[in-house]
Amino acid sequence: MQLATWNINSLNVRLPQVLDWLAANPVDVLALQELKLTDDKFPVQAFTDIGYQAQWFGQKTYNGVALLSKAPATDVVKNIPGFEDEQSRVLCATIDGVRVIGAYFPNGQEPGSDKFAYKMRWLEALREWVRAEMASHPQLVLMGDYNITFDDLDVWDPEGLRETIHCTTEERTHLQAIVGLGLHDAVRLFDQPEKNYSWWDYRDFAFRRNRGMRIDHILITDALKARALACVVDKTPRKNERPSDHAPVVLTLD
DNA sequence: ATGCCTCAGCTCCTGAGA
Repeated sequence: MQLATWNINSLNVRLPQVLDWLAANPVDVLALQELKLTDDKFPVQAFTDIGYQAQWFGQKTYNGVALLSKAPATDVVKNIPGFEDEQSRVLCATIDGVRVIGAYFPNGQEPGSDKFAYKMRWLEALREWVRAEMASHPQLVLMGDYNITFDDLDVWDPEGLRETIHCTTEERTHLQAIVGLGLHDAVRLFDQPEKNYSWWDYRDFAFRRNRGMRIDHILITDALKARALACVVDKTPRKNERPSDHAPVVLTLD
């Protein structure tokens, strides 16, 4: 079984690339973030045509998440139960016996801003909900665009970017608290290339210079760690014409 | 360097992303 996450920065623009990528990488589950379209505009037929079922939770202009899967998705949850939120950021379902949570974590913009405070509230609510989900679903994966780096290894310029957004102690403490529920950073379970990032700024030839950050993550429970065979960042789509600024991350289970 | 791209939209600029 393979599961993947990819922030595609507009499904309208990137649909052909998603279809191409699925043709080359026929994963069992693909979580998408930043659809940037309303539910009525979701191209369900395009996915049905290539053998994928879809769950989606869109929003005008910003955010929006989807779960594509070969097998049916059941017990679907949208956003964090009990957490009032105008923004479409979370989609959860059970697929092939695995509880899958796809999430687009808030960006946070800048420490001290209202958006940063929202990010902190959102992280706390997510953690408590994931704790409850883990209690009833030993096989659980939490994957998506976290908008947080774990540590300096995830950052191309750790000194220059110290305590800036995605790299603050406060964000990393929240991320560690989520890990502390009993989850594992799947990428770090396996040998990786040096400077292994999942996002590169569109500006200043950042991808070519590999000036990036690893902010897209797949966290898995003990039961899934026992099944994990590989976890890689696929930089191939970042080389496309008009790419997303993010690359997919792919987890292989037995 | 409040810069550099890219995308959506009350679209020929602005807000937001990261």
